[in-house]
Amino acid sequence: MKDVAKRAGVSVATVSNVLSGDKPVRADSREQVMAAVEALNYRVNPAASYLRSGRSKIVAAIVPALDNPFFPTILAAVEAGCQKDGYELIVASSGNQPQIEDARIAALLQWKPAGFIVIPCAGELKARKQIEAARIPLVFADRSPDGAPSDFVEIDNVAAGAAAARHLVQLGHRSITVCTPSLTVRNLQERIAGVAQVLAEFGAQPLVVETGLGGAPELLPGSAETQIAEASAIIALMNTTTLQVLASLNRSGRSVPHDVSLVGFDDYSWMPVARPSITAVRQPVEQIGRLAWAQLLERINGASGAPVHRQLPVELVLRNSTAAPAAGMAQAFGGAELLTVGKRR
Amino acid sequence: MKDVAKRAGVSVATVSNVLSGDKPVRADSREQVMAAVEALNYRVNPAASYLRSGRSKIVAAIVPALDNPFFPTILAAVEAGCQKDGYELIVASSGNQPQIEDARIAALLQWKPAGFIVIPCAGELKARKQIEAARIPLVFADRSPDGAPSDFVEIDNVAAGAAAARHLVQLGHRSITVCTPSLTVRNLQERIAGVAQVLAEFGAQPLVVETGLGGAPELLPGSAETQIAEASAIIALMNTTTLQVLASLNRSGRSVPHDVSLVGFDDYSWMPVARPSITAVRQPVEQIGRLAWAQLLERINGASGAPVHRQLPVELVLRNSTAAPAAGMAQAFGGAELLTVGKRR
DNA sequence: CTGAAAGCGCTAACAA
DNA sequence: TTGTTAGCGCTTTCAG
Repeated sequence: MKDVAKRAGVSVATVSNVLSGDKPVRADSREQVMAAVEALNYRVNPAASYLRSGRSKIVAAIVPALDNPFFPTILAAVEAGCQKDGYELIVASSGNQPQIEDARIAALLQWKPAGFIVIPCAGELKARKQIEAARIPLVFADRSPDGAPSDFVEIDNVAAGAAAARHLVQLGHRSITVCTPSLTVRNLQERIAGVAQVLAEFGAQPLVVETGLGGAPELLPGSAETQIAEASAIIALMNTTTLQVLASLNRSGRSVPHDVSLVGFDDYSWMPVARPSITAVRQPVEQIGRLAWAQLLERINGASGAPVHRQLPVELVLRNSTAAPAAGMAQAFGGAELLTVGKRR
Repeated sequence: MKDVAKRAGVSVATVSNVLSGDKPVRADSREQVMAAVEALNYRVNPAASYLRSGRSKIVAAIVPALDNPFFPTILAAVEAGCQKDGYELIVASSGNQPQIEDARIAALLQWKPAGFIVIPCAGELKARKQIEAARIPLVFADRSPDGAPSDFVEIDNVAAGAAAARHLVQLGHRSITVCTPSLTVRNLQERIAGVAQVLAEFGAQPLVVETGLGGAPELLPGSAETQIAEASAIIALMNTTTLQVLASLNRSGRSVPHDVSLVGFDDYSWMPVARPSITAVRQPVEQIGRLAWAQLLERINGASGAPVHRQLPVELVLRNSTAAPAAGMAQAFGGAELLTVGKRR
């Protein structure tokens, strides 16, 4: 910077002012500086800048996993925002372990990021206090931990669960099995509540099966395997769960939607292509990330005020994995696929 | 740090020595320091540390996209390595645009990361010179740009293409259509070469169709759409391409594997669950990331020597999307699904 | 083995 | 509008 100043015939302070744009600088000084910057191919050292000013142009994000495409898709939108607004994005994965989550946040905190985007892996988030104590803007995406509200972007989980359930109920199902990777995550609890709400109108309640977060679709607890095999209608609460259920159904030789109807969560590009294609609740994943970034940026720029809680609507995409219960007469002839192919899509 | 020093009754230099572990410190001094660190809940400021030492504990990664699960899966392994070895990971996406790629790398360079992991989006990588000029360790993963070799972890692309082709040839196919998202990426070129090699033995050559990197499987150039509809055996060179092809095949009403055989690339969890399940080349994605990190860490720790080029083997996972050509007598009766279900898997 | 002191590159007061 | 200067928190000589 000293070299730039010398070459431009100004002081380092002026160079700084030109580069930061904070203070007014005479047009010709600015030009001199810019020319020198260009000639010397100079770039400010962001670490030194942060050290002095206390403000860094980095944003930290922590997600439960990077090998589940749902989270990186959110990050893709956040990263695009960062790129647009001149921030760098540090990414950490908690691996669905609260301990690691806390440790990672503590480590990220040392960099005093301008903001935090957190997709917590469980209801309790101890490290939250530390982020707040450091007065670093914080936005939760997809899920929020227990405790006082913060800025938070999610979908309307109750409505999402209810939509899936209502669809099945309208087809004639009264007995619904809900498969969830975990019972400790709030958004999943709410989806279950949505299902329960709808079933309650008929004096019924969902059977909830915990299938685990583990990646491999081959491994399911024995009880889950049985319960899935005995279900006549299933709502899978996460993308990975949908796959687990499908694999389990294959193992037990149950046919979709003839023997069992299936509603998936998260609309992935393979779902329309699967046979039968999968009816699913489509989340606006990219939008979650975009809005989370927008909200964080506002806070970084000093917006104060009450926590903002955005709940985005979901769409139920009707495809061919759901049908009336097998007991119904409509099913007596013809495969399920034939039955629905023309009707939907 | 001054506070810690005071509380421990030593100088800041000693605190630094304890914390960095670089220089020997008497055991009791060390204990005093650690106690003070604990009591004050002190953490070193990594930016200040870097500013002084010129060494930062951050690693930068740039990938073509974050909304294609292939790249985040590699990043997941890299992130795990970073976490284990005490580095933070800055992630950037080039969005498959060489211009942005260069700009992002230039920006990341300002942080003087300890190392770079790059998955380039095209053959030319201008910014490579800058990374090398800054003497920052650099490892390419999945693909390498044109030019002098560097540390590089990839699969054996020629063998992968050949394996897919050989499988189809053994089933009796001689006419093979290769669908590739792009022609400018080296690893895809090599896969095509692998296919061509095998076909050459029979005096044939593949028909290569460029389907584009765009996300939406609905949109394909008209010519591609036609060529896919007319194919009898298709090799799709990327995960997204597999989906594009499947969607296109659906539109044209072609049945897999009865009318057309399909070999996919990248073995995703939905492939076994699709109907028919998809025969695919399985890449050791997680291993690519793990080895890339291992290699980078060695360089960060000062390893010198010739560029290391690792080529990992792939597996061809046989499922039900491939069969003998429809002209064959074996196909005369029975649906494709029935025909193969029992044989494979 | 330990301490004193210089200074990494920058920004923010303050003075001009 | 600009320049001078102090110092952000740390690591690294260099003496002791």
